[in-house]
Amino acid sequence: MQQRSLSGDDRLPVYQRLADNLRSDVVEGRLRPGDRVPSENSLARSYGLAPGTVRKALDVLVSERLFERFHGRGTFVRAPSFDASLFRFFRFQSASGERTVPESRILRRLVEPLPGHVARCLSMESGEPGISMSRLRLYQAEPVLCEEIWLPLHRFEAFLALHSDAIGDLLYPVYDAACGQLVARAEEALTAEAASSETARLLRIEPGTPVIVIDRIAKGYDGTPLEWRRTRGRADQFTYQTEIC
Amino acid sequence: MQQRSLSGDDRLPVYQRLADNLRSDVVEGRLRPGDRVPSENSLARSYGLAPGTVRKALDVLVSERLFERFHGRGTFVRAPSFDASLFRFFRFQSASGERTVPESRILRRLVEPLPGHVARCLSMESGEPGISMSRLRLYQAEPVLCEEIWLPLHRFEAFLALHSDAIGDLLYPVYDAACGQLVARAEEALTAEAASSETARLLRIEPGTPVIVIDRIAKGYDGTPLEWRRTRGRADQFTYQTEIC
DNA sequence: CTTTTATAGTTCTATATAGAAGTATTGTTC
DNA sequence: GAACAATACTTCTATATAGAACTATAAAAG
Repeated sequence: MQQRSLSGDDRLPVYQRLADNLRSDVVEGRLRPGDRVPSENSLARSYGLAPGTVRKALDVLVSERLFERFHGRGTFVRAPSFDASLFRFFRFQSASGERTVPESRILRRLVEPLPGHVARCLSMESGEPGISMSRLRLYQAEPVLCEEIWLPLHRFEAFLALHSDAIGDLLYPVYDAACGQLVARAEEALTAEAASSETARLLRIEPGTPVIVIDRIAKGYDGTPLEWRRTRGRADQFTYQTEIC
Repeated sequence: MQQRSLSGDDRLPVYQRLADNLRSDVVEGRLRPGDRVPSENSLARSYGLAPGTVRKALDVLVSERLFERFHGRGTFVRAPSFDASLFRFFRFQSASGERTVPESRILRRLVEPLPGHVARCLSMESGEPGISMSRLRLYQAEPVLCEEIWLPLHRFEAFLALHSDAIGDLLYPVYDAACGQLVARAEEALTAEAASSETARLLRIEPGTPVIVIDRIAKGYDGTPLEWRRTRGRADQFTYQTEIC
């Protein structure tokens, strides 16, 4: 067990500096989702700190939802899991009521210059090359969501080469496996609009019907924007629930 | 300083039981929003506990957003403040850009039997008497939101007697002052629909235009549903932003 | 009266220690 | 091999203590 020292501004509290150190272990890939974090006692020994101080640092990271603790088992880097989150808010009630796995179908995948509003969200310049995709998501063979997706080409070249069959219903695991791009969190903005003729055709509804529009920017652990995505679905099947106080 | 003992299931950890005790102090009105909570040291003395244990109990309540701590000043019962929350999500950009206080105008206030779907949300029976209100919210003299509001009559009789001038732009402070009803938190459900002719007239938009619909059930500290509210606003001025991970 | 200083209160940080409670593995017994 | 027991590890709870950092009030100085 090697003696380690804390980096960072030494005017900050020790537990904060330790939390920062462990956070950068994740950001810089020394700790990956699913990995086990060294135990509280071993961290205390290797940094020369009291166990209570180490525990407080872990408290910070647990409350950030970066780590996850299990009594008696250990502390682990949490794997973010929000790809299915949309389906929590759109209720696709089947007649029988059983739940089936939502299917994804990529309609289009090609290289195009990034439009201005997408480029801005991805911290890139308008016109730089990007991967443009259209995707349809189906629930029990019914189209329920349609998506436009943009990726920065320079990070996702390997994604272009993939055969369609190699791309499953969830994209983020593919981003990781094929391109080494880990999505850590995302910012979403929700609004509604009248369905365009294009959207109406895809979702099989009347043009002008209200649709929910969700813009998402997915980011890596270091905050780099990785993917821009716009999802549209029928408003009459959507409710977003939240508690405020 | 009197010696107090913890109530509740003694198989639970001490800090949890203390947190439960303090929480019921709020629920049962012995501590009100804005009140100062006894200091950590005095709680430790009066319950005969170690300071660290007391602090851990307060940590629980702070993370529940029930308490608020201020370094050097004390710990206080947090006053929930979500009445202005809607205006964070609807952007009413003025030409000049300055912010003015949104105005409220009550169009209608009378006693009516509760409709079924409202009664269910208020834990009451369909047909029981309620106070029904229509309210219009204006931003710089422009109508931007329209609301239907239902209150259980038996809790809000004093509200009926109020003169219109005595009701300000925010309702919850009035509920507290006139009826002794404290709103602690609320559940909201968001969706979108096409504007009805009635809604269109109030918001001065075309019928069929997408509008955002937000249903809110406001609850007291003990969980009793106090108010049902449905708010509608133009979808093209609405964005709800959130971070997921 | 205004400014400065002291003081007493508050939360916050950090240490040290001990044992309870839960989990997984290893060894033992049948 | 299957069931049980011992073990070594993990997080979790609780205590005790000391001082830092911050805030508000009271006292003193100008």
